[in-house]
Amino acid sequence: MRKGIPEKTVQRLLLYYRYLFFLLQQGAKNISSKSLADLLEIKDSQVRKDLSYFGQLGKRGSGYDVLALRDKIANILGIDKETNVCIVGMGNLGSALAAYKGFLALGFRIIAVFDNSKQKFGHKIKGYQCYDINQISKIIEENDIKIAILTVPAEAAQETAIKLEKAGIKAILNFTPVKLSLSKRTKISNVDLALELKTLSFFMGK
Amino acid sequence: MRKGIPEKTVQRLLLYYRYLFFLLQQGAKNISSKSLADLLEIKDSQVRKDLSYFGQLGKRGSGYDVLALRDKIANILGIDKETNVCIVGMGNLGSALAAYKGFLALGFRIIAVFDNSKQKFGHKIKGYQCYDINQISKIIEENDIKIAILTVPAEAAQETAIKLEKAGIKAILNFTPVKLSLSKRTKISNVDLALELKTLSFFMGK
DNA sequence: CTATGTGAATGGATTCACAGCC
DNA sequence: GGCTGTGAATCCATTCACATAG
Repeated sequence: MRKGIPEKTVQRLLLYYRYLFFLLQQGAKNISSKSLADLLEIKDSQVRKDLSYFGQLGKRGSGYDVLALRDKIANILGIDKETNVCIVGMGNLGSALAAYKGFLALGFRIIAVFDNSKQKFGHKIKGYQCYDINQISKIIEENDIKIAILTVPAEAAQETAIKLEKAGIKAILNFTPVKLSLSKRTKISNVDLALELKTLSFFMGK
Repeated sequence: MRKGIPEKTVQRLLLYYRYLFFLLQQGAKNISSKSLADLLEIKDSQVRKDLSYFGQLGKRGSGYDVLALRDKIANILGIDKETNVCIVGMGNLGSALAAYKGFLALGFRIIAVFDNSKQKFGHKIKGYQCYDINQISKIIEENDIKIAILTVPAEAAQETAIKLEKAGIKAILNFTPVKLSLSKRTKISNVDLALELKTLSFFMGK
């Protein structure tokens, strides 16, 4: 059931989830692929194709059951269970992400935040106890953390990533503009803020 | 020369730029598509194809001139001239982005930051004077701002986006999880932090 | 008659492979 | 010989179109 799902499909699944969540609050019972597609400005066939990876979830003639589909997607994406994460690098961006509420709604729980500065560890940042990065092995093991959000300065990115991998982290959301070199085992996603802005400005007005 | 450049190509161009910048500091004079590709863990043919959109930039037998190529890319991407931007929504994320240094290196200049809270405007945030969002038309006109970074709470996203468009903003980097509905004229890029984290966790260990 | 599910067709981006130039 | 530039081939995602089910 979960072999070879395209990344784009997974991303759209989450967008569907958000709309279904909203539609359910509005009291909607059923929705067609066409209505859902229109809300997202995509094609209805795209919605059906995406959902078809996970079985026959709709009813011909009437569409999809809003509640059942929302719960099915929540289950596919693992929104229905908690996933522990940590944030590494408590600068401006790391602190902002620690306070970001959007993660919580998807089942993520920030368990620990790390920095390398004596000024910061020991203290609370945005309500989280800040730990010494060198304590990471112990803390991620105690708390079953597999995912790290990396927001250290660029110069420290590669060395910190190695520490994370050694400590047992399996996936890194990398906010630094550095291409991390790690073993294939560790999954990396890059969020390159400056790149996004530059791409936008390149295509502006085109 | 700039018709139909794929978005992916533009993004890689920036990655090439960063490496070329670094290589130049190292004193490198020439580089082959293969060496550049290896640094980024992509195929050499990809590098050549990307660059070929912009003319014949290399020399057969010896590769690309590092300085010339870096400057060519800087020119293509507009890194060689300043682009004014504003940030709208001075919560945690907006404030962090105001302090983010990565934008500056690509020629972006944060000119103004906006909020809707009386507590904030009039005061300085991360060194920037914070203005009332309702002043935006005046300020973006005075300062030739075409690009806005949108970091307001989700509930305020759509209404704020409309204000931005009315004020003359041509491109929005949208950090809210809301699908903005604006005219086709306004270019929108979405950075969906929770979506990135969810996608990463879905594919973790696969 | 309505709307899904899905093979087939299309479209876009990546990779191959090689002719052409240094 | 080494490396670019680029059509052709391949791969992957999107869209079409229709047989099928409610």
